[in-house]
Amino acid sequence: MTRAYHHGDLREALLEAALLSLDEHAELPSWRALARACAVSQTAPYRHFANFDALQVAVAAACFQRLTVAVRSATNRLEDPFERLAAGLNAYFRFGYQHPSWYELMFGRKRVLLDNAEVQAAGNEAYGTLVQAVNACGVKDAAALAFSLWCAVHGLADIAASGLRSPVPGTRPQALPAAVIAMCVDHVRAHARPARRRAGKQKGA
Amino acid sequence: MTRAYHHGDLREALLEAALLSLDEHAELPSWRALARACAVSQTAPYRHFANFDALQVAVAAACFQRLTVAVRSATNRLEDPFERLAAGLNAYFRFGYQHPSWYELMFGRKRVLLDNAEVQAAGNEAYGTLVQAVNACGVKDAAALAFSLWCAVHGLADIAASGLRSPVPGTRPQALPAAVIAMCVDHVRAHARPARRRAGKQKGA
DNA sequence: GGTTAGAGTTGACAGTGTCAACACCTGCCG
DNA sequence: CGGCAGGTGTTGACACTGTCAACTCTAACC
Repeated sequence: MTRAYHHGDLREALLEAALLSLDEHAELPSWRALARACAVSQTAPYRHFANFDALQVAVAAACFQRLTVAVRSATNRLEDPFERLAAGLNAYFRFGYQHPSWYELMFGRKRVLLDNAEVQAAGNEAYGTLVQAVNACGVKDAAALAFSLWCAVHGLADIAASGLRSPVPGTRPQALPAAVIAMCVDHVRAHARPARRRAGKQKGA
Repeated sequence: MTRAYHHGDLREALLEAALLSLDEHAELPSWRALARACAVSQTAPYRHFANFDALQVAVAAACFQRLTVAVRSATNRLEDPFERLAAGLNAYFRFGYQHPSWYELMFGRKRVLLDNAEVQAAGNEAYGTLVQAVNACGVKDAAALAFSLWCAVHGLADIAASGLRSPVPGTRPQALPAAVIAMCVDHVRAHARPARRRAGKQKGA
């Protein structure tokens, strides 16, 4: 087996430790703290990542992949396209809500991440699931609609990641995500092609 | 006059330099670089801010105030509530688009900012302008609607702040913000009280 | 069994935020 | 006018960071 020499698999251990620390301490750990967590010396990580930015890139890409998985597994079993859409949006929101620090890393404005092809590819795949879901609802211009929906649900996830305290006293925070998702689905429904308005519900299989 | 002793007004100079550097270098400058930019020694800023976090708080609060001003001045002269709403949302989006680094600071997930009363107050005031605008449209539950709209326009601004490259080839990025804002206004229109559906347009003053 | 190259270590560098101790300068009180 | 007080800015130092060059070790291959 090609397991590494001293540590075992330092590269994977570093990624795992980074994701864990993001969840626990709400921050990307320092290069050295990460090494410490894996019980290696400060510069050992340089054998696996060119620099700190490269680690961030790998972590962000991993997060996008997990987001894609989360959305897909939430929509897998559903047949009605509008239900699928709602479930996907909800899964997206939950991802940001449950892993705020991951989400911040993914959508932060760091050049290193924005310009990186690997992160872009992983991000595009996640975005693709949304476009497909919208498209399945039988609308004219799925791309434009998908973007608007993305804005809404990204805003929701981002705000949720900051701690979903209701900005209006008296409103239960739990009700807010549902309202946003309802807005999204309504918007798509309003743009669904009249000819096959209820395409999904009648299910031709 | 109470102008400061050695520098003139170091506190204001530090804030100004921080805002400028955010726009120019897309990053909050380091504590020391900031001092250098104001031609004082590294620890001089400590006479005006308890620490680096305190500076961030002051900068973020200033940004929220500017956002409020931007939205208000965009809606000031308009009378139709739906037009006002659209104009306000557009101004909000433009703010994020034109000052991505400010926007990132304002809505980053730093505890220091989230927990700070001054920032919260400035943020609530900005949010208040949105709630008012929605309320003026004559809807039943303005608070819930405002939140949904906020999610959409915040997502739009946040995505725009990351550089508005259209995720779908062939779509001009310029068209996207308009689509999101249209979705928002449509949503409010759909929830306007039937009794006075066109309340704004008939203007009773 | 010796060579080689990958994996991990050590020590150092400039840079950071922060602190304690010090120097200065302005404005006030006698 | 002289001296004091305290707000303002400076110096030097601390631990910490990301990064690099030079080193050592160890596992695998001929």
